[in-house]
Amino acid sequence: MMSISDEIKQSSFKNEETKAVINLIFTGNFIVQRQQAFMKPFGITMQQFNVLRILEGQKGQAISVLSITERMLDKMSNASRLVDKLFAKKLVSRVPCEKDRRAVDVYILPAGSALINQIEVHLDEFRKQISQLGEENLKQLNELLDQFRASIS
Amino acid sequence: MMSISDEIKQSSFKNEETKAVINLIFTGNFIVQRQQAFMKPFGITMQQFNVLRILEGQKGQAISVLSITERMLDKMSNASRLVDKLFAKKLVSRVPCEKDRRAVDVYILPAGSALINQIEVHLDEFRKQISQLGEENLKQLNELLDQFRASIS
DNA sequence: TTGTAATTAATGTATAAACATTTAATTTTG
DNA sequence: CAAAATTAAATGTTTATACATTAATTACAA
Repeated sequence: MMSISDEIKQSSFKNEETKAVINLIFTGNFIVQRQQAFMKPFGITMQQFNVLRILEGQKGQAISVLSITERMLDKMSNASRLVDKLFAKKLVSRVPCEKDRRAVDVYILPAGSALINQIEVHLDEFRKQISQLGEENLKQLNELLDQFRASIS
Repeated sequence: MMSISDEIKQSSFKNEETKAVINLIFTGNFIVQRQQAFMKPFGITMQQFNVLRILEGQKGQAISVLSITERMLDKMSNASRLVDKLFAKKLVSRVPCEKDRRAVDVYILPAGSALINQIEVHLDEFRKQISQLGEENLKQLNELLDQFRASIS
């Protein structure tokens, strides 16, 4: 198995914390790259997919651009422009909110739902490969990640 | 504690694999953002810092741009341009390799070593916060991350 | 040897990210 | 109520990323 040491050709780490930090960044990049490559044939990026996923999760209900931002993995990216891209692809619709005219209600269109469902099928396969890690290990991993973030913030 | 569910306001996940994937990306972003912010006052980016760290690890020995790429966390970013930035800041020197004139030998300059050591001191503090997770947990986390990547590739 | 392939680094280019700023609307406060 | 502060979304701008392409050199094979 390729340990993080092999992956970046670094024989040793100062301590276990440093190793964990680097390992987390590396593994995060690893997944993002795999998923990016995976998404490409479908003509959307991971970020756009995530916005679509959030909208799909609303089950028809509208959601503002701000709320999308709050639910995004990467808070720094510009939800407004991502919605713009999806709008250009006719995957979502955008309607000014009546209650608060500063806000914009975003809905997923049938074409968007269709695309996301199509992608999800394949994505599940991709993720099943990961199942080899085993349910118990995955639970442990999730717990450690949550703890990890808690220990910093 | 903020679990991944709270962080991205998603009440449930389809399965533990999906949760792990999202949790890993989120935690990776989390660390990168913290470290970016941390680096800012020193006038270099994380990517540039990583290249410097690789050069410092060479202990005076030269290393080619290609070798730098191999050791980088994010293989996709352009080592050539990163070295360029560090060169402009007079932190590294660049000499055409004599044995292979396609290659370029990159060395770290004293100013570069000084900067990286200055940063490392502070970075250690940042990482000590993580120690709260505990040595055993960190080891377990590192092992799970290595296994995780292995299960995909 | 001599042409072909492969390798190394640099550069070109289109898109995206990371901010800051702006505009419009709403809320709060004096 | 009016002015100031806050909020939501869009836009501007600079830098970085993700690739593809190029240019120079080296390795290899007929």
